[in-house]
Amino acid sequence: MVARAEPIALIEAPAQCCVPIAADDMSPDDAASTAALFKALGDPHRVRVVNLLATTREAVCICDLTDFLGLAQPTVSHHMRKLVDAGLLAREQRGVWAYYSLRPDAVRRLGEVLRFADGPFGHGRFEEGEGR
Amino acid sequence: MVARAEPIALIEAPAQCCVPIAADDMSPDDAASTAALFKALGDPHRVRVVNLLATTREAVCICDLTDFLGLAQPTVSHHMRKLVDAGLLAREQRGVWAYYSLRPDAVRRLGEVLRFADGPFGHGRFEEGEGR
DNA sequence: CCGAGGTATCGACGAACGTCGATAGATGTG
DNA sequence: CACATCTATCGACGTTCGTCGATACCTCGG
Repeated sequence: MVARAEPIALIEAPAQCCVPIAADDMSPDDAASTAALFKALGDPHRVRVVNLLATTREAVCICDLTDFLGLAQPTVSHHMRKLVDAGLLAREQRGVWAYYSLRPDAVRRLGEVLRFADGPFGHGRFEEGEGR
Repeated sequence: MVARAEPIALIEAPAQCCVPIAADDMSPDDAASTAALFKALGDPHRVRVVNLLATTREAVCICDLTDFLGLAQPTVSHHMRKLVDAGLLAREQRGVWAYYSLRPDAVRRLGEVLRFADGPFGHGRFEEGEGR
């Protein structure tokens, strides 16, 4: 029996992501982990799942998601893993069923990454005068 | 000659994106356009560019970005187009040079997509509640 | 302890993506 | 005008991604 991928039970949520997009000391690694989070939300089906969990505000059985998304069961499992790996969802086993729920703080934190201080930015047009 | 891709000058920023992640009436199309925005930020190099523009708060010449990113010139051009197509960046031609700048409102709006009302989220099972 | 049913992983496939060299288009200069 | 330079597009390549059928894993009920 060949070695398989890590069992999903061992998957841990990543550290408190992320550095603000306007941070003046963002490292390439910071950018990579930030991009990884956004990539998790870069699929329409995964956005729909997050939306469902955000409105439901309850854990949802993955067995209901195949109909909701109109995808095959392995595909749904694949998407859920992406979201759990990103730390945006939590997984809970209830008997035979797997329930997924949103991690509101993780979602909020990711949103705050895009919030930067107001400043000489809102002028709407390009600044004038720098040549070179 | 053969029909080429649309000239970049005609690219227009998309409509006011997007529906909040907690919207109870999010359509699959809404999810698709939201996912497209996040996908634009799903690449480390593009995150670095947005970070640079957010800290610089000025338009930046694409000629400086090849060194900044360590990528070939066509690759940089490719990434910038993705960001402009997503509506996150603006492009301005200054003589021979192409300057790109951030669209702060677009970035902020995307961040607000992930902001949903506080509520009975942290109660019960799953950790990380902190509902507040 | 065995069978039934829900779920994750495997393996494969086509599509999309990131990358670059070559090249075409655009703009300023002699 | 001819030329040099900057940038976008083209075409190609290898990698990653989304998808699904088959299958292994896991939990429960008999």
